[in-house]
Amino acid sequence: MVLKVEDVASNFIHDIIDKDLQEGLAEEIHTRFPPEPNGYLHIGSAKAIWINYTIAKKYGGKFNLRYDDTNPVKEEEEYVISIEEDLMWLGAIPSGGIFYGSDYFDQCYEYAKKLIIDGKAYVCDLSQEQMSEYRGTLTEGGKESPYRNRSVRENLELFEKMKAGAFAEGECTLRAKIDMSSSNMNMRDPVLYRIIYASHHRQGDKWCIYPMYDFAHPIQDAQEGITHSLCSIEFENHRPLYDWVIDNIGVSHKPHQYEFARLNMTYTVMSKRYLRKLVETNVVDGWDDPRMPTLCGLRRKGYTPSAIFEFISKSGVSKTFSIADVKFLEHCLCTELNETAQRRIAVTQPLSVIITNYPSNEIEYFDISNNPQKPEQGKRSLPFTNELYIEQSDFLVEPAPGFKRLVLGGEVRLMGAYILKCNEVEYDEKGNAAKLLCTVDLETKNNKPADGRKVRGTIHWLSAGHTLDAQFRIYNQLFNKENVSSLLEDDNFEEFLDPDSLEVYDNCKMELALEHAKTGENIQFVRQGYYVKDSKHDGVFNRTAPLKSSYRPK
RNA sequence: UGGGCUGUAGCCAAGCGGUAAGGCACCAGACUUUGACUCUGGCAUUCGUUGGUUCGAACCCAGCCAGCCCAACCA
Repeated sequence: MVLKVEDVASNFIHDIIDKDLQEGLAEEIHTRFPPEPNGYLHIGSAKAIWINYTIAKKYGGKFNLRYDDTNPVKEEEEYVISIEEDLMWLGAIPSGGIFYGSDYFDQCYEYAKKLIIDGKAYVCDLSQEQMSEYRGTLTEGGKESPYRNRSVRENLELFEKMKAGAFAEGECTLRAKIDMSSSNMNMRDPVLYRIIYASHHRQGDKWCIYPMYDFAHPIQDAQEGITHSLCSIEFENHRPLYDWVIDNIGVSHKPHQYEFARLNMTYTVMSKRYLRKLVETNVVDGWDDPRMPTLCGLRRKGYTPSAIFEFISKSGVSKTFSIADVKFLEHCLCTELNETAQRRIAVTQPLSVIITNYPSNEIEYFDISNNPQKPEQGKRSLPFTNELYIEQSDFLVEPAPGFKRLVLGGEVRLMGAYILKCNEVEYDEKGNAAKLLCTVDLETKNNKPADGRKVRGTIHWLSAGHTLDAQFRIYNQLFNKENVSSLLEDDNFEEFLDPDSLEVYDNCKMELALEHAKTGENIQFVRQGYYVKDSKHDGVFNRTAPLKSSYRPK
């Protein structure tokens, strides 16, 4: 079980439910996650999933997955499949079942007819432009449609014809008769049904009229016995319409809508529309690019469901607009992986070391802990020879103040092995250190020096003859602007794209044990970060997160 | 400019009339064969603001200010 419901802190929605339970307004709690299959799920979706799932779990109720598929031109089967995959990966099993909003099209249609009969809905012939004019503005009420007072009989006939395909797209709509002077734009005779000649991914060509979200959603909730219909805050203005539909279609079970603030993260775009654009313009490698905030992207990057939920849980649920720090997500991940990830050694940018006082034909093995804090995770043996690789960044000819690693004439601990001293440097034609000639203090094999001298640095190493080649991919934020969610209206968020969001290192060396690395298995490359084997390309390892470092070179 | 919602530290966020939880970040130290982890200490005399009510206000009232959402036949 990935979700630890016991640990879930209460929030304002829990308070509402407690009260409803106490006052007998609800008996069994029933929630739902209603994604539109028009894109891949992202970490913001995970927040909605988490809220709904944990509520059902906490109150012993049920949790539905329901595809909100009322607009055939935007929705695709591919997304339906991915949504279920992601939900299963998260471990948020829909205990109440999996449903499709489109399965209620017949009921929606019947309810629409009931509204017409009750004189609460009418067929309107206004064009889109006209309707917009008639709607009025934020500060002025609208005008009533000239078609508002058609007879029930005429409306019924017209609606029937709409359904039968007698009209072209846009020729007419079915509208609720509410209040054109309402200060809430949503109540100014909202459209209930529109004509769309498009095949539906489940209904095929059965329909050419499709219900709008505002009409379909409360019906779906009522059908499924949802008690608390939770959505994000931009739907707050829609609640009066939600209630209007519930009150006027005549259902005994009356679900209620509550709103919470959606998840925003620093340096991250969350809108599906923009994520799709990133995919379509090839800024990223697909929906599952590890830089994407999509669940499949996070998965490919090495994130775990538990870390994602930990982050969401600890971030809290409120109605306040907020932007969570991606660093906090990373912190939740690292806290978990520090416990679970086995340690391995890899050298990202190799620098050759020849140990001049170690026999060239000798090989010995050092047992290295798989996790020093978790001895139960065991050890593995690493071969040691006179030719090693160390990290280029672990050697400096002209060390900055505070540099604790290897310098010419200095000593450093080879992790789990000897103390190494650098005696001579060979340079390449560009003047960079290419090879170090070193000696090893054979007395310090896993021991402190007998003379008590202090060697402060510890570096990782690999025997040059015993490595695997790999490519490391290091992912940084896609955007270099902290608050990208605020400029969603500009179409040109491209100018904030960080050109260095992907760093590729070829020629990386890893210890032999990585031959058996599995996709999804988190490992820590010691002193560097957490990595996973890429699920798409062989020999590629993705950095999930770097290790923190208090070293600040001047 | 109409309506709705929101304002507690750099970032999240508890708090629900009795005197500002917690986490992240940050700073200072300890420990360290991962500059990781861990540990210790520091970090809001004040809750957007101004008044009012009260023995007592972040909590109640009024005004003001700021931010977000709404004028798709999208969700």
